[in-house]
Amino acid sequence: MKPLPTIEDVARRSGVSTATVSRVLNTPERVRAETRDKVVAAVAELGYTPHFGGRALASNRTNTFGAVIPTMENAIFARGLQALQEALAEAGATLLVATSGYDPEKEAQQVRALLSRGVDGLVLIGESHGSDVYEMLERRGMPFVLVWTWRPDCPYPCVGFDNRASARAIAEEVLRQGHREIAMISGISQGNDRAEARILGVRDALAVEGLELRPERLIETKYSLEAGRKAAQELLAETPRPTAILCGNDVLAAGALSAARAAGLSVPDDLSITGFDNIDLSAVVSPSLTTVNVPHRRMGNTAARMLLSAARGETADRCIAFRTEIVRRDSLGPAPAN
Amino acid sequence: MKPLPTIEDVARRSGVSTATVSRVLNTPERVRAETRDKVVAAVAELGYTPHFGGRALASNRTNTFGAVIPTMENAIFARGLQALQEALAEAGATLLVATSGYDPEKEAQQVRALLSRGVDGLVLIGESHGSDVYEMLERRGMPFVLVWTWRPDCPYPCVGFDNRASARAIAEEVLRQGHREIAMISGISQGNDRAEARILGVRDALAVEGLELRPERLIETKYSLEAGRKAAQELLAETPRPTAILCGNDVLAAGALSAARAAGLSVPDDLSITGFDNIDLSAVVSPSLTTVNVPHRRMGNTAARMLLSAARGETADRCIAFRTEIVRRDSLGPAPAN
DNA sequence: TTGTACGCGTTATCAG
DNA sequence: CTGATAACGCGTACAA
Repeated sequence: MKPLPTIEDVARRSGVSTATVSRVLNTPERVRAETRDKVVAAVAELGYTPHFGGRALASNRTNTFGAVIPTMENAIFARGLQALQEALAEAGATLLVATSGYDPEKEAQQVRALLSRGVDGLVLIGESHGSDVYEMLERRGMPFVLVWTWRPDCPYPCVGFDNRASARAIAEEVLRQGHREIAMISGISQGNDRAEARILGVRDALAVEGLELRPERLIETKYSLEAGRKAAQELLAETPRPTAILCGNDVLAAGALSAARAAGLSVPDDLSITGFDNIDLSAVVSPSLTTVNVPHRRMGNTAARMLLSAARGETADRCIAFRTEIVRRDSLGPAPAN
Repeated sequence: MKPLPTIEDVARRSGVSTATVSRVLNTPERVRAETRDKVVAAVAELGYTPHFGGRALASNRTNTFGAVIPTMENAIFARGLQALQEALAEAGATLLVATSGYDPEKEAQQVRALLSRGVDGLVLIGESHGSDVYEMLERRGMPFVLVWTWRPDCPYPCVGFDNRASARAIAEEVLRQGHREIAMISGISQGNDRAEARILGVRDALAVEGLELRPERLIETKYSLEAGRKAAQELLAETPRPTAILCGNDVLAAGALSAARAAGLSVPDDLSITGFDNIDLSAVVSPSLTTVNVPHRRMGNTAARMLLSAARGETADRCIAFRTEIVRRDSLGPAPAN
């Protein structure tokens, strides 16, 4: 394990002081061009890279941001995260991604880990987090932004969309098609405000028609294709059979689609299915999914901007809402005559 | 931005020296239980977390490992990465994930960034990396392991499977079904040894039958559903039309499936399609994909083990190959009688 | 078992 | 524009 070259090695080799090397690296404009060139050359020759720990210690900044997401195993957060990462990279910053597995305790642990790594700011998914998490963040004035969520009066900086209103919108669309026997497959709502809001949105829409989402018509399950398939299987076994299944996300909807196929039902003739999130998958399954498009990349970009400016000390604790829209494809049709 | 509590704060509050606090944190067994309790209490009360930079600086270890993957935007690496992360977490270590976007230059950059962060080891995908990357790693004796790849005589520690042999196996299966008009949709092989090996494997199988993969029958494209769809569309426009399309991964295959549907072709009656990787998606598209199962999670776990032991100084520079198997589902059928 | 004191690599302050 | 030098927070010989 050879020792890495240090700033001192560079200084020696270029015949200047370590202070000057540091300046060349951080504020090149404050160094005479001639000196700068010598240093740059030495850096290149030695393959020198500043030691991250040393830098963090001395400057108390890391130019690093953290994100804690529930899981990498489904594609839901991938696009937004990628955008976040790209936007940060463009500003020369790095993104550290950690996962919580939808477990609040593990999330707190990951937040703590990121803080001890000296991140300059944090992205969290959604609004429901342990009070210890909020406490940690506020106690030390750590910039953070909640993404994937937005609601009127959200007390924290957030960038997202109104999950409840969006779910309501797609439910209304389903009702407009004449469906009255409606079921829903949702993610586990406990500790997941997005899932919860989507359920509430569906209930809102049903209530207007004097309908309700009966307990046996609502299955909460983990977000996976297989779970979606199983849940739909259960729902389809009941009588009367639902004519439409609203899903809390596209992954669940794709699973439901496969259950419908297995049950010999035609979608959308016998059964309508809707998704949520508009991930790539939703366009390519058969039939293609009617779903809610959410602005993945814009959320990521905006979160990056907010974080960067907050880290610079510019206080811009705003909440930003993006609009969603319904993507009409083939999995939603009129309720069967019957 | 409140200052974080330091080890000194903890020491003061518990009436011991900083050295003792450090010992409580790192080698608790060397501290009297009574003293230990006082310190632990103080740590809890202050919400103290060791400063990462300081620790890295003093100990020259970070208990952190890095992985550079091409992209998070498709699900291919998600499962393996998750397993890697979990296995490392179990050992108290952290995983840093960076993406290269299939760009060698960006990859080198990310490796450099991870090194300067003081990672104790590195995971890279595949075998083809810039010589600068290998040089950096070897110059400083940094433990690393290549995953997702394996071949006889691989000169570096790796854990994966034989992409070429696996591709050959599924191609043989296709030939066994009587197909002779065979096309392939591959990822970009330039700088991607897995993609390249899979092409070679297919060629191997065809050669045995005296067939070859003609240039117009091989499309290399980026890994996305949309790209797969487009490529298949092109291939299907030619005459004679291929009766089987082998895809370099499941995402491409799912895209191809959707193109076939759009063209009014029945799979597998008119056209057979095969995938590679056996990601969740492959079981849920319609028809379900015949594909090659690769041991995502076992690769992740094993890579973690190798890295951890290498970081402990135990030199175990071995290559490990897992077996793959063909998953027979519905997208592959006999060649049409014609 | 515990405390003292030094060094890790970098940045920032202050002179020059 | 540049150089000395004092932090920064922690681990660890060494001494007690």
